[in-house]
Amino acid sequence: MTDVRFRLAPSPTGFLHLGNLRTALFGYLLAKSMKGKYILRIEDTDQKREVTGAIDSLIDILKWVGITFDEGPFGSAQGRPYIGDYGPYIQSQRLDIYKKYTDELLAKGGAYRCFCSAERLTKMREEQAARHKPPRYDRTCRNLSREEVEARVANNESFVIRQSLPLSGEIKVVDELRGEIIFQVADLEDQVLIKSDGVPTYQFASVVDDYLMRISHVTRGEEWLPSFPKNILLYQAFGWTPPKFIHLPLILNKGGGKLSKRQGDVFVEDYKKRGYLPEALINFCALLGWHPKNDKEIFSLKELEKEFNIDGLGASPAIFDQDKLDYLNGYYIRQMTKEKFAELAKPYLPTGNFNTVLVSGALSSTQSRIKYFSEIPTLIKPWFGPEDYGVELLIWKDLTKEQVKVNLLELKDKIDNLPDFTKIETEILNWLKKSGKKNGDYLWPMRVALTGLKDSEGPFKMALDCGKAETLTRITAAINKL
RNA sequence: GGCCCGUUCGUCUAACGGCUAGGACGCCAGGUUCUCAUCCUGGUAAUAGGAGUUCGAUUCUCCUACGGGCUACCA
Repeated sequence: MTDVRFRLAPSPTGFLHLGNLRTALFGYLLAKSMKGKYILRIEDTDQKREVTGAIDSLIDILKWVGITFDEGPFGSAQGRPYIGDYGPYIQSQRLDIYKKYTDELLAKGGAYRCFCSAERLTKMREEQAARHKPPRYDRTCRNLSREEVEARVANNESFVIRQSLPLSGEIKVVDELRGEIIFQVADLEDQVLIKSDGVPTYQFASVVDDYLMRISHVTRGEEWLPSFPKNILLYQAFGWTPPKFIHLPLILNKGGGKLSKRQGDVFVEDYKKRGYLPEALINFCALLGWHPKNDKEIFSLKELEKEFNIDGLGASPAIFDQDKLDYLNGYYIRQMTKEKFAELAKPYLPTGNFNTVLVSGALSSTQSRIKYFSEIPTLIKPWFGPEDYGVELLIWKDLTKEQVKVNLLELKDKIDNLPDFTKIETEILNWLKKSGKKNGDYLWPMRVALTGLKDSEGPFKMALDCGKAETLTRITAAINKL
């Protein structure tokens, strides 16, 4: 029985994308639910696209959402320390390892040196396209004699190393979600394994590393399905048993098509900044392509670790639904304790010395109204003073201006003479009831006077938060408008 | 163009070949001391099309359509 080992292999080309988060999460959950290990490996074989600081931000954001690794690099110290027996876990630190396996393949005849220039290749592809042929390397260098190869290497000619694929036949591969898929080998290209600068391509490095790191299950995005047969052929060339492959369906934009920056926020960092909770992000991603045995929809990471299973995975792509994410985030916000909410809301509060009663009053009211934290600043504004409003807003249904004025004057007098201001709600309600007045005739103008808004928190809560003096001030201001 | 994958309410999805096709988000309506939000109740809405296999197809097979991915010395 081989050990269960999953891996996440991101390339440090920027922030973590929502799609990558989903891939990261599924690998993690599958590993946990199968009591296996989860390994982080950084695939930085494309130095041109590498973004400085990306490794750090990747590690940080993964930690923030709660995804942890049993092996892999950690921290941001010089040289990148790591945990695990199969390191280093950063591919740029494994170049000598790849060299060894390239030599082995070359010796076995599973690969060959290709001296074709970039110019020749583009020209070749243009011609193929013009003749409506699929663009494919024409294998010019595949049959070079050993003498010629040696001479050109000795002559310092630049070359890449390509995989020698069989020329015909079919290759059957098995994806755990889709079953057997058959490809014609003739449709495949002798892909580049080692670039001219000696750095391996993803296709080579990931196969070698998955083998060396004893990965038992590869989870990756569906966009890798076309190169799947080439990967298997590489395993075969080395004589290695391939791991199981699980190609996760893609996450699509609203309009369909791969999730992209142009359509709005796609990075986990963006959502973090806007005040989304890791719990909500995790719960949301888990439901994108996975379904539990029952109809439960709210899951914590811990619960997912237990209940996640490969049987619940689907193979069809999912469109990213902002509404559902918002719902989930709002749900988690409402579930949390007042204390936790206040703590998390801090960064969104105005700085300076504010009346703490006012602030906590404002917060207690926003908790049931926001979907994400960055909504807080605009929502709490009424507590610090009513919004500018037109007189018409004070008028409830078919009351006249004069009636509203009279009502507010009565209300003001009543509030001013309240024996106990903290009992304002029951006192006013009783008074309205006893004197046969309609609630709306008084409460609507009162609330508008306090908030300046059409839609807002109720009048009594506002009055209590503001205090007696401020309440009377705001009502007086409203009366003066009428 | 070629190759590959996919297709159940608008969206995420459920349904060992057998039920009025279920749940959630959204939307709509009603209720909860004025509005909004929360909360509760109810409603709306789907098997892409066509053949075939079968007593019976959402489910299996084929074709078509549509959607998506890949087609680099990028991952």
